[in-house]
Amino acid sequence: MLDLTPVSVPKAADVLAGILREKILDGHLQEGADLPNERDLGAQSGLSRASVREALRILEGEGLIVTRTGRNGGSAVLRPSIATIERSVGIFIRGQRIRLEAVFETRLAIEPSSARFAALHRTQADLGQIDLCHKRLQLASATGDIAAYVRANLDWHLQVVRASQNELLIAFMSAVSQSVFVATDLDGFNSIEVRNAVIRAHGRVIDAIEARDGDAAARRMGRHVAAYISDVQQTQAKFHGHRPKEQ
Amino acid sequence: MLDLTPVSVPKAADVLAGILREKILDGHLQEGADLPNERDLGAQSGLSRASVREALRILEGEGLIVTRTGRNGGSAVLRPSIATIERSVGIFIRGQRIRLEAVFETRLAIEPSSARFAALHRTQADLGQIDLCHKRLQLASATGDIAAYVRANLDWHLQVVRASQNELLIAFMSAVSQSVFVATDLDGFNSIEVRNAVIRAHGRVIDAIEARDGDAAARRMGRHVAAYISDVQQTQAKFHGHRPKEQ
DNA sequence: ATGAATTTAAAGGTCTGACAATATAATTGG
DNA sequence: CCAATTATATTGTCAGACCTTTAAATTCAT
Repeated sequence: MLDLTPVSVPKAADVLAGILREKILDGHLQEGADLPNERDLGAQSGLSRASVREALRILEGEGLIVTRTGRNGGSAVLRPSIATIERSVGIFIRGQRIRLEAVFETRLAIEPSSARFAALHRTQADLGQIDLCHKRLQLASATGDIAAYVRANLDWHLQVVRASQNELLIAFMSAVSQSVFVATDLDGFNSIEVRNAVIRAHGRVIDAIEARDGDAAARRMGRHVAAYISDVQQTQAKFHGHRPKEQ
Repeated sequence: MLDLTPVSVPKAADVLAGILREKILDGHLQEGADLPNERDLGAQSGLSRASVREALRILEGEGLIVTRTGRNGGSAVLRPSIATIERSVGIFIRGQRIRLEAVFETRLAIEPSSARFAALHRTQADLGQIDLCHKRLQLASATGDIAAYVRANLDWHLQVVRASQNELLIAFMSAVSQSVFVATDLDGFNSIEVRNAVIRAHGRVIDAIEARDGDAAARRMGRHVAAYISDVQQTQAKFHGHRPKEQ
């Protein structure tokens, strides 16, 4: 008896995609490098153009290549970007019906730490960007432009995480932000009192980041996000009856 | 003058994939539901089988369907799983050459908060699972089976996050763990002293989670992860000279 | 010469039709 | 009734053709 385990028969496109993926991730193919055209890839790999195209489509989905049409078109190597993570996390959140509360809890995990690292690692330019968002927020609040206010608010939080210089935290925060954006444009929320409180809290966080005081930045950001979440949930409860836990 | 912006010409497969994706994410297609076979999809959409297949391949890459061959084969709807996030995050980390330090910082953000939520939301079964990993860790440490020890260590951390009941935190932690696993099987690290300290720290976190003491759980997990990171970096410095910041 | 219009060519995008491989369902035979 | 066999539904793969898009090469008027 040979005692074989079931042999899996990978598809041609998967195999080719795997080979190319490794070449890209190992650095054998630099960013911007052009892959051979589809017909040549087929000839080199011994596969049909259809299979080659499937392989390229897989890599495109993984954010590892871009494909342009036309003369001098073809596929070029790309550095996988945050957008890939945003997409998969977005699909995960929608598909699994992740509770809004879980998203908030995740922000509560990410943002205070990010504020700490921002305080420790920030550059002067980061500080400028954060301040820019802060000023946009103040202006939008003063003029009562709620859409711009929500946008500026989100941008400020993202900018703080960017200042942490941690690409993974930035990616996670970006991915999570997409989902939060929709949920926080509630009527009744974002009253003038809430807006002023938010602006004051942001100011305190900015001070700590500027002073490179990591502990204070984390503490203040933690309080701010927690307060924000409890505000959102209270507003939701008011509008939807007593279901602060449901999405 | 018409003042047109450049019109984008989406590809047939992208359009079809988008339509099907929305049907799935909106819940019009329940999990497990079978899609029509490729020829029927082609007939219904007016596209060729090649284009239909590209669309299906896109959805498969997004973890939204599985496709099986053979009679009664075809594509069935799938709930997007953590695996999709793990893959995209893994590609991001490798492709962007994310510093190991950034990965550690991310754990430092996620794990204390997760321990807090674990303390607040854990079930009895969660506690049992965590304890199981703890016992595996002790056994592996006692017998000196470093590979099993590293595995049990990772599982313990994952299990704590699972007890938080927060699917997003679980997904992020799983994704990050994959990358950490490789890095922590260093020679010289995981000495008997380090192992005993780890076990003691885990015990203290378990006590806090069992007592539903969120603050203590977060604080102790934070200290543990920070100590762990500094240990890894010291070991790395010893082996690679003074480059505690490089991957 | 030079700059705009035109032509050409190179690449991906799409379609058609066929056949191979595979896994299940249906049939048959003991 | 169960096991072996056969049939069939479905995806996997291929080959070749044609369409579309884009940029390079050419032409032509100034």
